[in-house]
Amino acid sequence: MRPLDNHLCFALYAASRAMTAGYRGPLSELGLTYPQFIVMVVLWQTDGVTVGELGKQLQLDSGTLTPLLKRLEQANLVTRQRNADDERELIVTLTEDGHALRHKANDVSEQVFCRTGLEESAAMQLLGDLHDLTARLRTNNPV
Amino acid sequence: MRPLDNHLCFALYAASRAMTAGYRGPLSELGLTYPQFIVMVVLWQTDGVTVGELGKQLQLDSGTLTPLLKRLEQANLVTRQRNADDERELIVTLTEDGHALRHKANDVSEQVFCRTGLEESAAMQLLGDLHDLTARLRTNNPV
DNA sequence: GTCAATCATATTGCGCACAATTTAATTGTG
DNA sequence: CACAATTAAATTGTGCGCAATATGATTGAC
Repeated sequence: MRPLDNHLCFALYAASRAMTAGYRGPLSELGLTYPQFIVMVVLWQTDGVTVGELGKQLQLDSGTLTPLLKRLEQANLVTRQRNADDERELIVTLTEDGHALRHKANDVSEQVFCRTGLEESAAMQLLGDLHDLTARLRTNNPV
Repeated sequence: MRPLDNHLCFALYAASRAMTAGYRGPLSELGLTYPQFIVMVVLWQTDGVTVGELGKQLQLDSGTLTPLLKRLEQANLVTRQRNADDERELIVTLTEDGHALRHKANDVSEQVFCRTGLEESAAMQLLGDLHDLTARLRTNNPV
């Protein structure tokens, strides 16, 4: 058995948590958790999406998203309404407050990115490697 | 605001969850969750450590470790006993069953690594990059 | 030696993740 | 139209992560 430091899984797990921890302080000033933040990122990119579409992009299921979205609704950042054409679907839409948070959140992203000390090119390389890895793990993992 | 795909934080978050998902099936046959597995990796490496030492290596606090270790104890994989020289400390020690699990777990690691489709050299490169990133995030994150 | 400060772990509470199940709406087939 | 199959979200239950606090043991200053 390899030592802990040689486990790629742990390197990912540790890096992901360290990154989330980096976002925690700045995001708390916006009243957001990290998972709430990435939901907002999707909405800033494509407003008015269904829970299913959010889940597809974030790889999160309704068990995670439903309560999270209810909290965003409570915070008056999104509205949740059924699609009139298909009452099974729930459409999530940004409120005015939700839109307004975009610029502050962008500052947070830049701020945390600076803390990584990465060059833009190194970050892009790492980003690509991680996307490839994620894709391969998903295809090769029997569900 | 960058799209979701340009966020390094999300690439890490997605990759880490995909990796954990890759371990889920094989580990469930050993009766372990992923966090329980990494605790066991530390113990296979250094048996008889305190909760504090585990927490230092894994960057997890007692709020996470205490219940997790109680479950490992329930599963008869570890014992938990106070240090007689300092009753504040709790020493976690592998049981016979805990030791015995090591080989099966090693197979799981190899199996999941194969699914990444990575060359050994590429994996080492990525491992190093992730360690660096984690270190930088930790130093630059005011706690 | 006493007692305040420190330290290690445990507890509590909240918000994810995810599996499994449920509920309700829609679709497809006869 | 009827109704079984499918689909989208919601619900339930378990196990993390982590902040905040509590408990109990040890240390240090006097």
